[in-house]
Amino acid sequence: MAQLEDVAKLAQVSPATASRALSRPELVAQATRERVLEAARTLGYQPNVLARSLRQRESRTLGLVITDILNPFHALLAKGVQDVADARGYTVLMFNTDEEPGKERRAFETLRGYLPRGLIVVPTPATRHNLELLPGLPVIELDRASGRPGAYTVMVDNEAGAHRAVTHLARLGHRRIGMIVGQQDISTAVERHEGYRRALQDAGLPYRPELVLPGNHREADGRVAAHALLTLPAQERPTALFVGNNEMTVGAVLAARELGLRLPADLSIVGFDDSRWAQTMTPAVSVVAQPAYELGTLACQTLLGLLEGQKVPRSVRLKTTFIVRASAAPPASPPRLAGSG
Amino acid sequence: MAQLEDVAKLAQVSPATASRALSRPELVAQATRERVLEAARTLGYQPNVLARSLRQRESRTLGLVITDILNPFHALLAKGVQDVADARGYTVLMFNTDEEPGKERRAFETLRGYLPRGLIVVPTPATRHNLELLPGLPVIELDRASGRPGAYTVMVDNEAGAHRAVTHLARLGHRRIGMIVGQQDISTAVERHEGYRRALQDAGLPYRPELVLPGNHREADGRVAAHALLTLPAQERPTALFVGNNEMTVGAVLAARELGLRLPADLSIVGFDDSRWAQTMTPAVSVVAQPAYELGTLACQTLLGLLEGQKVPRSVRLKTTFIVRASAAPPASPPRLAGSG
DNA sequence: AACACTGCTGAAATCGTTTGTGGCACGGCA
DNA sequence: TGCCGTGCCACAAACGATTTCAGCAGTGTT
Repeated sequence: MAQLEDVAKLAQVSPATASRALSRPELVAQATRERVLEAARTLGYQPNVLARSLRQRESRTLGLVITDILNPFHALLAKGVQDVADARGYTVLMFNTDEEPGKERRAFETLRGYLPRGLIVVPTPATRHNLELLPGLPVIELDRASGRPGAYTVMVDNEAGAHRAVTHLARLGHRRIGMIVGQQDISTAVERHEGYRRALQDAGLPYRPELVLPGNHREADGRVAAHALLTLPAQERPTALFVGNNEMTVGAVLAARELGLRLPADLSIVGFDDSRWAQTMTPAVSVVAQPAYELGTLACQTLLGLLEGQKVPRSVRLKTTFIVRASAAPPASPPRLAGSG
Repeated sequence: MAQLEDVAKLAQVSPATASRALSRPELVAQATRERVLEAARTLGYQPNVLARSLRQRESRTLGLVITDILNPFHALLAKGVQDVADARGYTVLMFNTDEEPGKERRAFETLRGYLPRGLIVVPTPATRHNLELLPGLPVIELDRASGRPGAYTVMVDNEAGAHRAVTHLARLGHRRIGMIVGQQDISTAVERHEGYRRALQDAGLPYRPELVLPGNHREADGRVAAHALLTLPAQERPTALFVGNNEMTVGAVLAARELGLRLPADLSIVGFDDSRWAQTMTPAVSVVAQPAYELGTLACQTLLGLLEGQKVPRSVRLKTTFIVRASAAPPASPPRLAGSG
């Protein structure tokens, strides 16, 4: 492993000059510079990031902390972040927390040792507290908001997306629309919940708490919640379901299948967040699609802008897209006929 | 940010002693040790990884280079690696190359600067050459083999898996079984190809090159290959397809749908590598499932074992599991009746 | 001719750890 | 008393880069 001193020796200059030739070329005479560059090339010199960062007291490193790398949505976020960082010469240290506060804490601690210049994090309820481990570090919150005052956030317009989806169901004639909603300590879940509530209101439908069941974002949770909703007495059973995230949507669809309900004849389902299986399933499920990759790139651009002292917006909301596929249709027995005949 | 010197001062010892108290406690007197630990705790001391690694000339860092983080299979590999590394106190630097030699090269270069103790890589054809950038570094090849002599590899038994799948199709009565195979410069693709070939032979079926079409691992490739195979004249058209990886399997299924072919009545399909959509699709597609997560954990365990000087096997093959679902059935018009009546 | 200025380079300090070396104090032994 | 061994600790030198500061040569100005 060639080091700077070797390069310097070969180019017959001091290490100081060699360093300057490589990092601030305008400070050295052209002839010298060329000798150094040539020497570096022939030796295959690669700077020792550790020494450099130690001396400069900061590294060209960004932290990325996400909660579930297996979720394609998060994988896309990560790729967006990485692609931008890569293009700008930054290395990203990525950690996966599985939504566990302890893992997040450890991630922050080890991250600290690498002197990152900034952090992009998908917040959990514990993040606000754990961030005290990294005082003064520029942070961008991605996809969700931790609630820290003045935080930079890059998110999606969850409320509008949910509103659009539920309005779609209402317009199809559904009057009992259930929702499977994420844990209410996560901002996306409360915003989607709010969008649902407001859409019902705008459609002149009552908000019925018994039709709103919580789940913990995983397929299994979606399944049990859907099962519970779909086994209500016929009068109370929802004819349509709006599901708060992609994993739980799979669960809901599977629950419907298990109960022998056909989509969309017996039940309409709309999910939040698109995915491969939502497209290939029969029927393909209608969803509120999120620009996940753009979310990631934008978060990284925002962070880098911040680092360069640019003026960046504190809070960005990207638009969702509602994709109509085949999982929603008018209810089998419109309440108007059945109820108030 | 408290540093070692602060801790030392508070505990009224030299930095040297403070360091030893933290990393090799048996070398300092108990009373001193306790003072240091206490001081470190109250100051929230977190060692500077950069300085430590620089001094020790190696870091508790592992490199992980995969080719497609968006592919759930690779995401699982990554999670397996990360979980083990995490549990053993290692940090993993993960890079995504999109199968591009240039990106892999850059990944290796920046990795080098971090003085990693080892590397886990999903090899591409360029890997063998690029690895010259990291001479002397312990390397584990994951999922595929680069062909470097004496390399450590952790893979799946691709040939047996493919053999099993194709045998399944043959036993159902298929006589014209097509294959969509990955690029032949990747070891998994050639092994699966070989399994296919051998299964045909064992079933007494001829190997017909015109029924084997290559694809570049992506959905689009699977789609065009399947389209080409399925639009052959009726006599030559395969009645079953074995597809070499998960992405291309989606493509094949979509192509079949576009052509109005119903699965499994008009066409049987079996894929390699399980996935969410393979389970939820109708019909659910039969696949050769790979223990992706275990592959990742095992690779990491192997690497760590190697670093600790343990005796570890050069090459490990995990078994695949064949999962029978609903995408394969006997052919509509058995060749025996149609052909040699 | 004296001086200032510019452009370039080298010596040495520095970043925060770890670790080799040496010294002090104490106890045991001759 | 003198000597050695042991246990514990501090001093100082690394690790490999960057950066401050100062010096030197050459040019232009007065």
